[in-house]
Amino acid sequence: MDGSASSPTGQSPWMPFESRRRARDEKREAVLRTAVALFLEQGYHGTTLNHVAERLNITKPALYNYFRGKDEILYECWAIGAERVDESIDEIDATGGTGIEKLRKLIVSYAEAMTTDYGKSLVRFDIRDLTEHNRRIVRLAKKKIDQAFRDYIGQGIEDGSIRACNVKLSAFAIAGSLNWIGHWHQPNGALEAEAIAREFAIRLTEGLAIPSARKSMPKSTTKKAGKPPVRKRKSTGGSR
Amino acid sequence: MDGSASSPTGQSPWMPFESRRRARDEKREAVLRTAVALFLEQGYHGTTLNHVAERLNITKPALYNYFRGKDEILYECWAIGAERVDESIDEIDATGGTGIEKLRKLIVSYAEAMTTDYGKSLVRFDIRDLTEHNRRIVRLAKKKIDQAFRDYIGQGIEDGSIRACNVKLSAFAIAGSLNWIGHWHQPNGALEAEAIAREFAIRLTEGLAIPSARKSMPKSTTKKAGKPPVRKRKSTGGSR
DNA sequence: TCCGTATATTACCTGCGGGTAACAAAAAGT
DNA sequence: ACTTTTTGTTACCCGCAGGTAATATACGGA
Repeated sequence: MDGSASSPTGQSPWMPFESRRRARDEKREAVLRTAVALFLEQGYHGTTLNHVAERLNITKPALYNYFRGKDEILYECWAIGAERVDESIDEIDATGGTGIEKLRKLIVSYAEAMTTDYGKSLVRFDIRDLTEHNRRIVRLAKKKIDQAFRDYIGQGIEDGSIRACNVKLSAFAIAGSLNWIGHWHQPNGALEAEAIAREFAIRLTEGLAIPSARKSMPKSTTKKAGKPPVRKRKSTGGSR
Repeated sequence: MDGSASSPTGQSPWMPFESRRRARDEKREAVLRTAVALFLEQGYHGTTLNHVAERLNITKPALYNYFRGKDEILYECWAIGAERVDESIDEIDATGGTGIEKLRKLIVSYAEAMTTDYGKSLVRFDIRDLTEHNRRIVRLAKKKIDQAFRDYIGQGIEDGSIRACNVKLSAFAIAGSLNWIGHWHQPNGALEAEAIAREFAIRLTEGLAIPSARKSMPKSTTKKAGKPPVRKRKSTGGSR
């Protein structure tokens, strides 16, 4: 319990009472980082804006310089997570490969996302706390992700890398396992993010895969997803 | 949109303004049924006690004849769901069978539970909305369920019905798929509860099972879980 | 040095919703 | 029929948290 003590509170760009000059975007992001962490810790409704502000060494009304309201903060947290997954999907779509290869790549990406704060917000936040407008965006994005799972499975069935199955239910089963990670994973836990992702990519597909008669599984599937130049987020498009 | 109309509002024992005489327990249950439905529809924080009362043709303070507060209602909803799963586990433990057989039974029971309102409350309600005391109970019960999954998998590995694997992660993967049902399932959807359960029992274990060399899968696994005499709930043990 | 803009602060408003007090009307007992 | 208990109702309280208004301070440029 410090509050007014001089401890450098983690990653806040607001130094207790002095040099404040950092760029606006950095502060925005700092707010989101703090907010998402608190929302996950204490729940959206258990977190007050005062609480968020306090952790940043500022006061509540200051937050309104960067966001229009609490629900917008929630939405933006969610959007960051969604965008990352979206990028993964785009990458996978861009590169070729059989259905099951793509599926495995998506599983790895998604699992890793679920071990990050923003990723967790995808599955732990309640869509009903958003504006109707943002709610629609969220639903759309979720549908797209779900569709990716189904597409890859369907494609795998066509190209012979996945055996016939109920595509919809299989997608649900896989997505469910992955989403659940966002509920049980804790940063300091025994399981490393990458290890989880690797294990799940195997476990969740071993029932679906058709042994390719040649080699059991291409090792290249697990290759580190080389991040491209860290594309900038498109500035708050349609939030409210 | 009716409010004062004469439509028999679902299952409320309180007729709009007349004959009220039913037994106390029935009313308690009616409150819980309504509450759990509303909590799932609109979220716990999006549901007010007035809203609950309104659906039952009564007023808010009347609810306090049956419950000490909103969080107790939440807890009791949760408890009903938990108790059902608990009973399933006890039944499975009582009957014999190999590890994988038990695991499949648990998957079927749990999946079916996830298609009911009370079952959904197990995974859709936020534990942080409870009293510290009830929170402890919930955590304990969840641990027991998780342990059942792990036990059956471990047992299966020992008796040779399941191949070696990471028990903890496998249990998480399976539980995750099942829990997810509680998020996407809707009563009027295309998927029938039993069909979902059957499909998941196969899909989630086909990667783990060791083909028994003889027959691919015992058909008896899917047998209808004959419900015993509908045991009475032990009256509100330690709620607050 | 002075002004304008950005960004923070203090003080306040307000509505919502959980919870309670006081009272009324049935049910049940005798 | 009278009283007691149970189970409703109406009317109210009040605390919290989101949001706003008015104001002060820092910064950047002429």
